[in-house]
Amino acid sequence: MNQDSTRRETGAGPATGAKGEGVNPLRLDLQLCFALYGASNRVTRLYRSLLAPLGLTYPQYLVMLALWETAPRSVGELGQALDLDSGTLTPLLKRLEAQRLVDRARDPRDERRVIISLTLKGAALREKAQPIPGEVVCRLGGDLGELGALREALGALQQRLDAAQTSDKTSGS
Amino acid sequence: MNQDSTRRETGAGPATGAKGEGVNPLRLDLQLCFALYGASNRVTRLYRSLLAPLGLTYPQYLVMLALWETAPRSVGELGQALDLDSGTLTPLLKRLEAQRLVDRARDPRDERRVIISLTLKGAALREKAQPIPGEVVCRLGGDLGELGALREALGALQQRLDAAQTSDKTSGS
DNA sequence: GCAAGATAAATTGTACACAATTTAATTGCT
DNA sequence: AGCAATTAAATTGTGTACAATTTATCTTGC
Repeated sequence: MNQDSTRRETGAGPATGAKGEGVNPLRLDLQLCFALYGASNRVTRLYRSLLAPLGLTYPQYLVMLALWETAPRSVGELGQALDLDSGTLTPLLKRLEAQRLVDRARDPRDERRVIISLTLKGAALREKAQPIPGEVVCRLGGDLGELGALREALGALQQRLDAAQTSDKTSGS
Repeated sequence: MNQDSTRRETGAGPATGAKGEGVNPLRLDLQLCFALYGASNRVTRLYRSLLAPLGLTYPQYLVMLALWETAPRSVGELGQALDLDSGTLTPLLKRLEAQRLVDRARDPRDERRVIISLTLKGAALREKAQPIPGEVVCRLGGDLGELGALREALGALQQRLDAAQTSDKTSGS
């Protein structure tokens, strides 16, 4: 009857099998990084509908948040704040400029640098963005303490991820 | 001397200012979702160097992990397992096929479906991937309990994100 | 049996991410 | 001053993500 025995449980026998509950680091990691990946994709998806009325994507919204806190800023400073490089930021900022939300101009003191500043329209958009964070927290539900704890844990993890990355480059064979 | 007073603290005064510690949901959310975004990007970056010897990207590695657990599977089943749609999976799977790690074939029972199966090479790659999760956990350091708790919290958050998303579509004005 | 609707992938178009390279400007060093 | 090394953005090329549409197949109601 089970003609569909073609579908194999491809190995993983000893790892998955008999009460592999305990603490199997191999599977644990998979799940942590995968959970991170999935949660991040979901966040982007959730914001998509909230940000559509503002004409922003989630990364664009993050850039605007950074600028609403401090502007003007150079591309490099923005990149440091958001952990993104110029390859990501340059085209993103050009799209914000095309929407007349920001201005891009060479720093007269150092022509290598490009200074990003808010236009009046960009500064004004802040009002329309105001209700969004509350809306997200509301939709997520749950108590704030839990969300705060999660944020803390993620911050600690980020530091470890950064360390893991640099030790990689430093100790080149 | 401070001629650079051009740089404004763009509003946010009361929010950022005097011991805004308490519990300001607006800023909290920003930081949680942003932390998620940053952590996910960092994970992808960390895996990049680890996976380069295998010729895989992180999403490709996730697909292979799913297949190493259960194969063959349809594109739709993979999408459900990884929370990705055919627009993302189809080109990714074609690249894996080009590397001769998987085979793609129409399901003879239902010609709409495409069945992804592992080639011998694809199944064999599992051995080379074996040490990777341990390496990641090792580099992250910290105790396993902490990482496990974080994974748990992320799982709960994902459910809330899914709920927030569906309630969005359901209750269209 | 067959047309209408439902499903599964593929395709199209837009927007990230990021490594690697290129271009332009500044710093250091002599 | 003059030139090598450094730095800041931009560019190039690859690979996701995902909404919206299209194509092909399947399922139903009649």
